[in-house]
Amino acid sequence: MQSIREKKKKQTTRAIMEAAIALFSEKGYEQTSMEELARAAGIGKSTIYGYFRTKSEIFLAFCEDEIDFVFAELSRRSDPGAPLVERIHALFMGQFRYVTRHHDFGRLLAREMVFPKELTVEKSKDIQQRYLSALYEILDRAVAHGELRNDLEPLFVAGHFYALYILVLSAWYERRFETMEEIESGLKRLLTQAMEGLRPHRSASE
Amino acid sequence: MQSIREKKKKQTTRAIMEAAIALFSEKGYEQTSMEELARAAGIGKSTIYGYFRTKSEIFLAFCEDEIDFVFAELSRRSDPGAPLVERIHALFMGQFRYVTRHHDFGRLLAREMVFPKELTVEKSKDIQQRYLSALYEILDRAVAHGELRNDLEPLFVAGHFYALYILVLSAWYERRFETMEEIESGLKRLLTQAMEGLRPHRSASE
DNA sequence: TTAAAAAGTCGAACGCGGTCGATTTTCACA
DNA sequence: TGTGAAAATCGACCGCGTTCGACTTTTTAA
Repeated sequence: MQSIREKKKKQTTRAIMEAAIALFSEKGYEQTSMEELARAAGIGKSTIYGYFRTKSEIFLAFCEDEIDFVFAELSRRSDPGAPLVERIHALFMGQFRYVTRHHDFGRLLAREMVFPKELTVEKSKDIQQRYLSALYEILDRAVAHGELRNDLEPLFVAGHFYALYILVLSAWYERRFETMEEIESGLKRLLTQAMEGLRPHRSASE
Repeated sequence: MQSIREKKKKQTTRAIMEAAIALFSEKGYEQTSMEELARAAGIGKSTIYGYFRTKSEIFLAFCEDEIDFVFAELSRRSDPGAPLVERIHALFMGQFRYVTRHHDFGRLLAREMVFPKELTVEKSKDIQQRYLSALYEILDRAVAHGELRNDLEPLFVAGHFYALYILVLSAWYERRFETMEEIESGLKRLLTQAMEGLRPHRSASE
């Protein structure tokens, strides 16, 4: 049986996370102060620091839950028979729609995931692993169906696609894309480019 | 002739930038407080806010100078006759070596450039334009030499390569790469992948 | 020349994330 | 069951970026 300490610890962690979910969702991450968060969780401000090292660590824990949910939803709706580019397109667009629902939320998450601080490297890799796993599953099937080269390192292929997603996300935050249609067609174009290669084809000429 | 106000304005802007260059270079961005910066520039702390809206705006102005210098250096040493992948590799590795010289400096810059805040979108696009221009020059020549498809939008090709650079930079901050050799070979592998395409070649079979 | 408007300046203060140190609660063990 | 060690808690506090409001300097226009 677990000790009093362990029970309380779990209880308080839950209280903090629930307060975070409520407040971050309602008024946003940056608009929520640690003071408020603590009050909502029914503890003192500095007590939080016994559970999380920084505010952004709480944010990432919050994101982990949300993102799990989105991935589950996406994988439920994903069509394993669809062509590779379409499956990846659907995966990334699902994520995109989700993280950009609240403008600042997506930026913060993307920042921590792509260029994490020392303290958040671990969590960031954890979350990134969700992306990689989702991609691996798709890529495996694509290799089996002869849609994808089998002489490449899976990590580099997954990374390649992931990089294009990040590019589109970045372009959105830089307002290079305005509408969802632009996003969709831009992403599709990049994915197709990656598949076909940038080198001229020597189909007819050679 | 310019008014007293305009002269003073220029003078103070210069003073702030010089203080920023000195202090950021010496002790780093985060270790330099606005208080110090103001003292070094010989003005009051809140006066700075008449010249820059935020601390990170000063940082980006500082970066702009530095990055210009690095690009100039790189373009001076660049060999216009080298193969496309090698030229791009050299360009990105030069940037990489520079921005990761100070660990946190690179992360901050990359964060602001890839996922800028509202206030820094403009500056971020300005700096990104340097990358695009440098790439365009290389890509133009590659198209002329038949190394690169000419049926693609240049922005998307440049973006594609840029995305792979960001990926490598990100992987470095996530400690997926440890040594400079890993970085170099990783980047090269990704660039080659992009050139060749991820789809199986139907050279012999079809 | 002058006086009202506009722009620039800066000390004081605010709100925030995070730390410290004294106090209380829990644990391990006799 | 008692006791010293370890862990948890929280109010007070720190340093920071940024804002405010009163004051000074410069411009504009009659």
